[in-house]
Amino acid sequence: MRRREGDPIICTVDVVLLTLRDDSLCVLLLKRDREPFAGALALPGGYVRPDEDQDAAAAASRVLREKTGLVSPYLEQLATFSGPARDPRGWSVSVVYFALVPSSMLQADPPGVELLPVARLPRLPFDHGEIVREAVARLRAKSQYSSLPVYLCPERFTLPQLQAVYEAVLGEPINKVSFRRKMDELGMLEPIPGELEVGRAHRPAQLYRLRPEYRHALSMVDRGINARG
Amino acid sequence: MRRREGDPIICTVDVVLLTLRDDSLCVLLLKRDREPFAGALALPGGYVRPDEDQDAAAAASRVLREKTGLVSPYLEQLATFSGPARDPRGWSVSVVYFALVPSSMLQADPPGVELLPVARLPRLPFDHGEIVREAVARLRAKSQYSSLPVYLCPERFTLPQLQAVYEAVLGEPINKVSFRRKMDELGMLEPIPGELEVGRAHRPAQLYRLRPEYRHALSMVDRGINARG
DNA sequence: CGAATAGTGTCTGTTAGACATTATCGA
DNA sequence: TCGATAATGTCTAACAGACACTATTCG
Repeated sequence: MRRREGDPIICTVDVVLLTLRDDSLCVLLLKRDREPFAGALALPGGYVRPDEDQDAAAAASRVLREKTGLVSPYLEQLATFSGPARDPRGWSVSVVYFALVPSSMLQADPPGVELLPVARLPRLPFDHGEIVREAVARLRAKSQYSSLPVYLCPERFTLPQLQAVYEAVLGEPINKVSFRRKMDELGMLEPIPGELEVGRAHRPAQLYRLRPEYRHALSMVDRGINARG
Repeated sequence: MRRREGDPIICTVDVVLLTLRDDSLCVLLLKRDREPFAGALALPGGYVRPDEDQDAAAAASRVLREKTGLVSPYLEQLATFSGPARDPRGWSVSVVYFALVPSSMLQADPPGVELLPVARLPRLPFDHGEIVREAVARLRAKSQYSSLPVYLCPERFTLPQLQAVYEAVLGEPINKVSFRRKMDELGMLEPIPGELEVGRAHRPAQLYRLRPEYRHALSMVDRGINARG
């Protein structure tokens, strides 16, 4: 299985799908059904198909759909990983995307799908461990100053729920008053008229949703969601 | 020259080298000496060579060195561009890196090398126009909160020089006092003992250099170099 | 009514930016 | 001495975060 001169470069895509499960950030892994690393848990990935895919993003979207049935509302290019050693089949290039989905999209996991907390991952095949670390770092960095974590929420959510999501992602508490001020500044949320979260033994919370124009665009602030001195 | 089924994916790297010339941000372009687009100005780029390159970053570094003789002190992966139409030779994947160098490194341009201001670029072949726009956007975004622009400075520089570089990159004036406070907070600069910029008809400015530990690492602040309300 | 959490008003310490002042060179 | 710019001190307005207070539901 070693590379010989003249072998073509292996061209693949991989997807790091992140979601929140029980307040902890989890990554979607699949049990590999073929070599190399058959039986091991790894990121969903596959070959780019030039006859089928319009670009690498389309390939990533297709691979995710074929292997998990999921269509992610958010898919961003993370980075490209390459080299002779990361895949035992030979010199490879993998364009990696990261996806964010609300946990409600993962109620019925397809067979072979696992959600593992990123805080305590087993050793992963290929360079998938490093890839997941980079994806989590990117999510944390962007969450400091953007609305990215909204994609981890269901369509309708309350501000306390959204704040809990930010806190789970960033791993630190956020000041309630500042958080609400920032969300207000970002201007991407709208209250759903008359809709309140009911059934809890306290004052009901207003339900919000993303304004349509922010459905597929991020909103940024200058100084961070949780600015510190 | 059209793609046929079964053709391998074309795997290349391109480099966006940015520098400051006369206070304006410029990109390095080369006159292409072969088809496609022979004679046109384009980003330095070339095929990944699996037998030679340890990864795509090494390929980018090699391509830049072979085509311009330059070794950039800063080389960061920008993004990967792919699809059937961006290269007339067929379905291609290009891993793009961006480099920052001080203008002093570009005194004697090799033949065929051009430095053009990014503000008024001609139409570029492939998708190189879009690639340059993304590189400039990345530089501007990172300059808001990091020490990235110091790579555009020579080894020894004064704080007013560095501020002028930030202002040229960001395209807006910066408050002098705030700028110096931020540079102090970043803690990445050290005054060169006893070295002052001489020969100007005013009080001489202290010369600074990057602390060794920041030679190849960025320094970040929470709230931005030029935080605004 | 009490427990619990949502949502808001207010105060305070910190920070960024404006402005003024001093310092140090060449001409 | 003057012009020019470096470098720094000080004041103020804006902002983040702490705290307290009110609002509204269920049991």
